[in-house]
Amino acid sequence: MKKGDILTDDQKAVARLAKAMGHPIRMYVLELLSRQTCCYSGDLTEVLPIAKSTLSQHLKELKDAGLIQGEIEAPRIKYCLDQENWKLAQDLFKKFLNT
Amino acid sequence: MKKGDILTDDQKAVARLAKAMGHPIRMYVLELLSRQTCCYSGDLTEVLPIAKSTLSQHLKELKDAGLIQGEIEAPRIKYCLDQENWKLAQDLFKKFLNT
DNA sequence: CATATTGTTCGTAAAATGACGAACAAATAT
DNA sequence: ATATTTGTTCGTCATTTTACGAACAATATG
Repeated sequence: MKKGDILTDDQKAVARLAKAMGHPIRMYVLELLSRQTCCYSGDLTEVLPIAKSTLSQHLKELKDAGLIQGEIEAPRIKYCLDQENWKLAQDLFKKFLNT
Repeated sequence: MKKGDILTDDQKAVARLAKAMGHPIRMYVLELLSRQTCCYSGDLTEVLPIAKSTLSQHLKELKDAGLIQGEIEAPRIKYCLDQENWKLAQDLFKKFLNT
C-alpha cells in the first residue's frame, strides 16, 4: 500500500467491476445469469447478434473480472455467476451507490 | 423499440453508467461527491496524480453519462452529483445486482 | 490594461476495446 | 476413423480510451 496512492483498493475494485459491466452484451449475460442460475454459451450465440468469437471475448472479460465462472460439461461449457464475487460486487456497489 | 433488438433499454442504460464508472479516478470523484455534496476541480487536481487536462476529460465523461453536473462559479467550476440521475443509477444497479 | 487563475480544447501518441472470420482443439457421435 | 459439435484462439482492423503538454478562453485581481 504505497503512500502517495490516493485511490483506495475499493475504488479500484469497483472500477474494475464496473468496467466489466460496461457493455450491453455483458450486462445481458449477467442479468440472465442472475435470473436462471446458469446457461450455455451456445444458447447465447443463438440469441445475440454477434459472432461467437466476440461472445467468447465478452465471456472471458466477465470471467477475468471474477463475475462469472465456466464449467466444462461434455461438449459445452456451463456458465454461472461466481457467487462469491457476485456478493462482493453487490456489497461494493451498495457501498458506493447507497451513500 | 426495434423487434430484433435483444438488449433492453435498461441493460444499455446500466452498461452506459457502468462504463462511466469503469475507471478508478472517476470512482474517486463519484465517491467524493457522494460524501460531500460538491467540490471544485482545482481541489481534485491538487490531490490526483494526473494532468489537469486528463482530469477534465474524466469529468466530462461523468457529465456525459449524466452522473455529475458542473456549475460555473466565478473563476472555478463547482461539481456535484446529478441527483436525479444518481437516483436512477442507484435504482438500476440495485435492480441488476438484486439488492 | 496587464496578469494571474482556472479549466477546456487541441494535437498527439500509446494502449485497450470490440468486432469479424478463419483456423484450431477437444469431445462426442456416426 | 471420420465427421460433427462446441467453443477458444489467432490475425486483423477500426474505434475508443487514456494520457500528456501546449495553446487557448474566460474571468478575476493588481
